[in-house]
Amino acid sequence: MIVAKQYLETHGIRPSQQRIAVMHYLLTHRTHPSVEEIYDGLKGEYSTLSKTTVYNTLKTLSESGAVLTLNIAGTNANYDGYVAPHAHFLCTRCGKIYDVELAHSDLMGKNLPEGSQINDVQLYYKGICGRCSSK
Amino acid sequence: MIVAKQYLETHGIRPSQQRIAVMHYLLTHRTHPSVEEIYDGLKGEYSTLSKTTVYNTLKTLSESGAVLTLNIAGTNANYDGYVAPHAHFLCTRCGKIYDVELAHSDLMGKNLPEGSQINDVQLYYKGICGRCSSK
DNA sequence: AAACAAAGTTGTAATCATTACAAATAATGA
DNA sequence: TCATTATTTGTAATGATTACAACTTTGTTT
Repeated sequence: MIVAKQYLETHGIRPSQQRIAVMHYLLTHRTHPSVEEIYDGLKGEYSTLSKTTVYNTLKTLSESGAVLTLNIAGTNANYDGYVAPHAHFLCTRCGKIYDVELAHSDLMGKNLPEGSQINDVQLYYKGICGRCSSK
Repeated sequence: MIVAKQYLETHGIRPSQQRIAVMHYLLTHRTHPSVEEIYDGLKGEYSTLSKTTVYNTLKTLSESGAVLTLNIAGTNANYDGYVAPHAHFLCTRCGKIYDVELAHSDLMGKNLPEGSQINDVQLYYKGICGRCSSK
């Protein structure tokens, strides 16, 4: 929790109870959870927590670069507290999202539109994971 | 239209009027339109067209690999009739989606999960395009 | 510490994209 | 033609996300 708090401060986000809780959840659950999963995971401990707060918090965190918003699933967003450059693999059978490490510069130096400024890069793979295909 | 029809047949999709119309729309509008835009663009010519049909058709086309489904925008899906490997750039100010050409093999040979099988790769860039940032 | 202002949280009610479904229509094959 | 199957259509649900206004907490000024 102390780590989460410092993490927020580093990113210039005021560390409220709820924000610390959400950030801590993401730092300790490397499963790319949805809003629903984060909310369900925290509501036991923080009985007054509102789902709207989880939405608000994740928006704040994402805009400050403290977390990543993944739109890999199509139906809903997933969140990642690990923000170093890496790709993601979605198993379309079990729904799990795996991290995929990248060689440095893998996402750089493309033919981007003239004069554009890049704020975010996402590389998504979709398919069937080993566990699922061996069943 | 004849091209769209052949295109569908190549992909093993029965070429109904509606499917030809949607495919043709995508082949002649390289703007990565949403369902809404495709529907609005076609309903004049095909007065009985239903939005559900556009959804159904795009699902069919996407599953056969005849079109690409882009989840870059987060709020809604966008569709691309150009299916050769390439990346996309979303300007978060004007909402336009640009094609970004890739060097061959840019998306290959990563540290994917053991034994996994990849069906789809999407590389998304987000930022401000040149036109918008020069205003 | 009291009073005030600003920021954050909460619950409820909208909104919007997408899917479910069942009836109607069109295409296909015997 | 008749029967079977695929496709289309409109409407009604679903589900994720946002809008909003009341409430609470935090921070600041005196």
